[in-house]
Formats: sequence, C-alpha cells, structure tokens
Amino acid sequence: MSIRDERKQQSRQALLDAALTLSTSGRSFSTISLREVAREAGLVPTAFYRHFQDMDELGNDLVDQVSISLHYLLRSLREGYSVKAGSKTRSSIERFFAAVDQSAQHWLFLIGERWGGSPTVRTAIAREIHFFIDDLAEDLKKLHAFEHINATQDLQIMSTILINLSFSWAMTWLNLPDKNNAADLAEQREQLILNTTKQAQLMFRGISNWNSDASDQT
Amino acid sequence: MSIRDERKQQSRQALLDAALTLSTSGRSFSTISLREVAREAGLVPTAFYRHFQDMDELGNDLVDQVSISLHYLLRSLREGYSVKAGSKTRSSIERFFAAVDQSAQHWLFLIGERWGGSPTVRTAIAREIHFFIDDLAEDLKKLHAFEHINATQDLQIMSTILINLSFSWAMTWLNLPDKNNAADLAEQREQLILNTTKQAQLMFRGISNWNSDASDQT
DNA sequence: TGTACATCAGTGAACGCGCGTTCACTGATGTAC
DNA sequence: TGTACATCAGTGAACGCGCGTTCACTGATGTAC
Repeated sequence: MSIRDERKQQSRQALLDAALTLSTSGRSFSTISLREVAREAGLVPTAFYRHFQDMDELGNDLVDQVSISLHYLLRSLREGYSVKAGSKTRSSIERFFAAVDQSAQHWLFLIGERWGGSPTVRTAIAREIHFFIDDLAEDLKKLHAFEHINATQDLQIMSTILINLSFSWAMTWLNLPDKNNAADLAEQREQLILNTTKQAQLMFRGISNWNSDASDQT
Repeated sequence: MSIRDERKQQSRQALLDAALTLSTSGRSFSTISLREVAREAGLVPTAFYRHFQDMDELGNDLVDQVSISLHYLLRSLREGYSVKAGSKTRSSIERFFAAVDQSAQHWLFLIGERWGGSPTVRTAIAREIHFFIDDLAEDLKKLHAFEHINATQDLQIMSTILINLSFSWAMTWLNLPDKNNAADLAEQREQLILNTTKQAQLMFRGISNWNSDASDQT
C-alpha cells in the first residue's frame, strides 16, 4: 500500500473511531453531526467527503467493523466455554462481563443503535444480529448440553434467546457505573453477576429438560 | 376545569402526541426538534414554552404517560392469563402480539428509547421498567406454575427475563412489516408466533424445573 | 346582570448559531519517460 | 536518477436553512365588584 493510501486509511479510520466515540458517550449515532465527526477526527468538514458519501454510508461501514469485532469476541468466549466444559456458570458470566468491559463502545453502539434513529444503521444491525444467531446456533449443536436437541429450529430458538438476553445483560452491566460512587459499584456488580448467573442457569434448566418432538400444553 | 384550562390541556396533549408520533415513525426522540413537535401539534414554536421548559421535560412526561398505558395493558394481559390458566402458550403469545399492535407507538417508544440518545428519557425509562419488573414479580407469586419458587429474588429474576424477552419479541414483531409484501407478512407472522411460543415454553420448562434452594454446577 | 380589570395561551418578528454541502484551491505523493 | 505532469487528500470561504430562544404583542377567558 502506498504512503498516500496508508494515510487515507488512517483518516478513514479516524472518522470511524470518532463516530463510534461520539455515538457511545451518552448520545446516539443519529444525533451526531458530520462536522462533529470530522472535528473529532482532526479533519476539516469537507475532507469527510473524500471517505464517505454521507453519515449513512459511514454508519453502514461502522456497523460492519463493530460486528466483525464482536463476532470474533463472541467466538473466543465460546471456545473458552467448550474447553472448560464443567466450569461453573458464574465464571462464564464473569468472562462475559469482562469481555463487555473490554469492548464497551462496540456493545453500546450495536445494542443502542439496534432500535435507534438511523434506519440505515438499524437495517445493517438487524442483518448482523441474524448472523450472530445463526453462528451461535451452529456452535450450540456441538456442545454436550445440547446434543439431545435434534431440531435445527430449536437450536435457532435457543440461540435467539441467548443473544437477546446477553444484550440485555451487557447493557445493564454497562449502565451500572452511571450515578453511584465506587464503593456501591463493586457491590452492584456482584449482585448483577449473581442475578445474571441465575438467569443463565434458568435457561439451561429449560434446555436440559427440552424435548424437540413434543409440544407443551401450558 | 375551566374552559381555558381544558384548552391548555388539549394543546399539551397535542404536543405529547406529536412527539410520540414523530419519535416512532422511523426516527427517534433525540432527532426530533421542538419546532417539528409544535408544527405537528398545530402550534407556533413559542407556544411550546407555555407547556414545557424544553424537550427534556416533554420527554420525561411522555415516558410517564406511555408507561402508565403499558402498565395497564400488561396487567390486563396477565389477568387474562390467570383466568384462562391451562390455555396454551400459543394463545397467550397471540394475545400479546395483538396488544403490541394495538399500542404499537407506545412499545416502539419505550423500547426504542430505552438505550436511545436522550439521557433524560433513558433514565426515566429505566425507572419505569424497574416498576414493570417488580410488578410482574409480585403477580407471578400468585400463579400456580410459580408456587414452588420460594425465594423472592428468584421471582425477580424470572420477571426480569420475561420483561426483557418480551421487549425483544415486541420489537421483532413490529419490525416484520418493513420491507416485504403482504402475502409474505402473514407467513412471517405465523413463523414468529411459533418461534416465540417455543421461546416461552423453554422459559417455563426452566421455571418448572427450578429449585430455589440449590445452585447449579454447570 | 353588567362593567372594568387581570390573567395567560397563543402569536409573529427577530436573533445568532451550527448544520450539510458547493466550490476552487493547494501541495504532497505517484507515475511516465 | 531526474524531470514534468497527473492524481487526489485535505483546505478554507461561502451559501442557504432550520434550529432554540427572546421579546413585546393580542385577544379570549376569568375574576372582582
């Protein structure tokens, strides 16, 4: 890659990073302006157009980038899980929250903009979440705890629940530090870990008692 | 109430309705302007200040109004459930989606703005969702299916899962009509009903096999 | 009941501001010979 | 390797626009007597 191309990529990335930062510091993607993004990236507003046609195009590319990052993160979380099969649910949840903290901006963006004000971004995120669900369903098939589930559709359903719930967990976790002092925070986190662990255990109770061939009457 | 007060209330309500409509037609609360709201309500921009100090104050009041409406709706859904105990899960889900359609704007607003761009609105919604969860937990205690759950905290956890999942269900339902023709819509809805019914059944499998005194090892 | 004054929801002009977008430009980097 | 030209990321001035907010006002409704 030539020097010129390299620098162009750097500016492009600076714009994407600026948009992500601005979108996840209390506001949302649809409330930030093109000029703010350029300013935060250290560029003049008109330079924006050398990289993106408009904010919609940037939003689309940002969703792609964030999704790829979270996709890898989720995969590595699951690999840790299957290797350590038999480890307690609690430690899985702790690893999950650690991962959420590590890429907090990505989680805030994806979940916050899922039902956000930009139709373009919403559509892009819906597409990516669909991939997440398919991918997780594929992985669940290989786990011991799921080998009695013989309908592919049932795996898809469990995957859907897990993804949606994990989004709620992540956002609840990331919202904890908002208005309290540091001392309270530690205890609130402990409570949330206990609470979330029980939620996950409840899910797995349902899964281990599931019968793909029967349909419930209640 | 005097004629003057009555008219003032009408204008105030027109502003709230305008904000709700604008916030739920593809955009979000934080992207609509005070002038747009006034225009939609048939008032001059400056008249806005006779009713609200700014958009934050309107947002707060709108959350209150929407929450009260959904609170009653959720209660009536649950009363229908306990009366018809023994009815299939599917019909409960169908009644749920019918209720969602009936007050679609309220659901779109509350769930869409839950992680939205207005900090004021986010805080107000977090508070209301907490009430929803407490209220549901209180009701679950009375249901036959939950009488083996003896820890109050466990009811709270189940309530949390149900509220969070029902939000995902409602948004998925409301997003179906977006880009397809009417023929596809009917089939997609049927699929989603089946899918959601299974999700609910999975939850109840977990609940009926729950033991409040033990803690899982997996 | 009628009159004189007070209240106050809604009006319309005006303001300064940040926005997205256009345009002609500059000067470093790339390319052809 | 050196030169002459092409490319193109980034610049800076300028534009028209909708925004939130102020202000003095109007005229219907409310109140006191």
